[in-house]
Amino acid sequence: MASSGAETGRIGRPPRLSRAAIISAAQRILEQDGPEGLSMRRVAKELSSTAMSLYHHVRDKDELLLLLLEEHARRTPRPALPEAPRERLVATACHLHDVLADCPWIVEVLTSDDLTAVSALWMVEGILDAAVGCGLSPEQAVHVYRSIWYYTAGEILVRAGRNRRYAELDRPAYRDQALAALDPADFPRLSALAGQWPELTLQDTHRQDIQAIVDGLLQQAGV
Amino acid sequence: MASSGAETGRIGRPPRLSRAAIISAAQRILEQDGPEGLSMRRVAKELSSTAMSLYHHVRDKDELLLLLLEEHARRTPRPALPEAPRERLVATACHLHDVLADCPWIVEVLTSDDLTAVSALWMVEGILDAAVGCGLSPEQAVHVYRSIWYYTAGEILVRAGRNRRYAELDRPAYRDQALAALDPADFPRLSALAGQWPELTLQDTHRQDIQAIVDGLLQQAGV
DNA sequence: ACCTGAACACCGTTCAAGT
DNA sequence: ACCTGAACACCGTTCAAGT
Repeated sequence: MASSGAETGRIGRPPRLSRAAIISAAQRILEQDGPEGLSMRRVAKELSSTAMSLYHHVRDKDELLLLLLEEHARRTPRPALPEAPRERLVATACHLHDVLADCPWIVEVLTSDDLTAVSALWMVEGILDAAVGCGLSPEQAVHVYRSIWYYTAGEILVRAGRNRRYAELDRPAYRDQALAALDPADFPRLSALAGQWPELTLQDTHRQDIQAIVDGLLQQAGV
Repeated sequence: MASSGAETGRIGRPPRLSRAAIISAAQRILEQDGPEGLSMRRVAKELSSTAMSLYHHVRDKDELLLLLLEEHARRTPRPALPEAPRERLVATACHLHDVLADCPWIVEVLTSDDLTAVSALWMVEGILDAAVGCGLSPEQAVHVYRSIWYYTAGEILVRAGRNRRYAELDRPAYRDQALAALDPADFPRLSALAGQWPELTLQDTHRQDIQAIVDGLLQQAGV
């Protein structure tokens, strides 16, 4: 047969770039330089191309980030989940957390739309279904999902911010200054904890927290 | 007496800019153009000055944002709080949420450090104290505070993102496309809810959610 | 001490032109 | 159809020079 362009029935110059190539270039950059390093210009350079050529394959940077999340979710294996709806609800929510916590670059996408990536939607479906399985109405189930989502997004975003800050060693932390200057008479609890604060805030309690949210909301709903 | 420069015992050119002037210029910009409009260059222009002159009064943009939060928290009146520790815990956490929700520009600060602004720390102290009043150890109290903080930060950040997105009317929402294309056989819950999704996610349930977190965590702690 | 202009090292995106 | 260079309209921040 003829060239690949003819095969697909298209005319004109055959593409040198592709969505797949762009995504894997972006992944390479994320691995090497982290999320701060990811720019359209940088991706183009990685492909020995120009920033503008990318716009023929992705609508904008947001779409590129969404595609990256899509890939990440697709690659992450689905865990075995418990049968009982209440345990399944918590387990799915924890898995959702873990999938996202695994890629700190996701931070920018988290607040844009609530988890649009199609390959991640089975988790949303799973949480809703388990919540209904617990005896909630569909509307109540959405409420539970949304609360879990807010907590999860916050946990990951705040943690990522904390890590970014610790990475910049040169800048003296505002918080340490502020906590040290506090009058123990006005802030007895904070002052007593000042020393342990960093280690206490680094602890990962997301499983317990999600359990607490689920327990609390199910109790409110009276099921 | 002599000039204000001599009065303060300093020498050299008297300052034309000041922290206070910079802060109020920034507030004006936030009111008019929102958080996207706030840049060092824009603040300088508002003061008929150059971006660089600002750096004599604030260390960097982060410090400026912190000063803005400080001001906002100072201006917000402290509410009357219930005596009973459990109710006080929830009420203080809700107030914390409301203070921050009141200024969407805060978003950028939220993830940097956990609420360093001194004039906002009484809320952290209040939450810790109420948690201890419920019978928790100081360490457990920090856990409760941190969980509330994650939820609150997430709620505000995701909401702010949603509003930003709705403001850009021209861009077709990826989510609506994605939800519409779902196979109802694979995603029965999501498909059934697709139509109501926007209105359901706009509901504000933060009071119930915070109550649920508190209830759930206190129950876990066995108090 | 305080302010300035110019420069550095970036962004995402649009547009008209090339092949 | 696909890719390009140049340009637009921005960023935060540093640095050497001015008053």
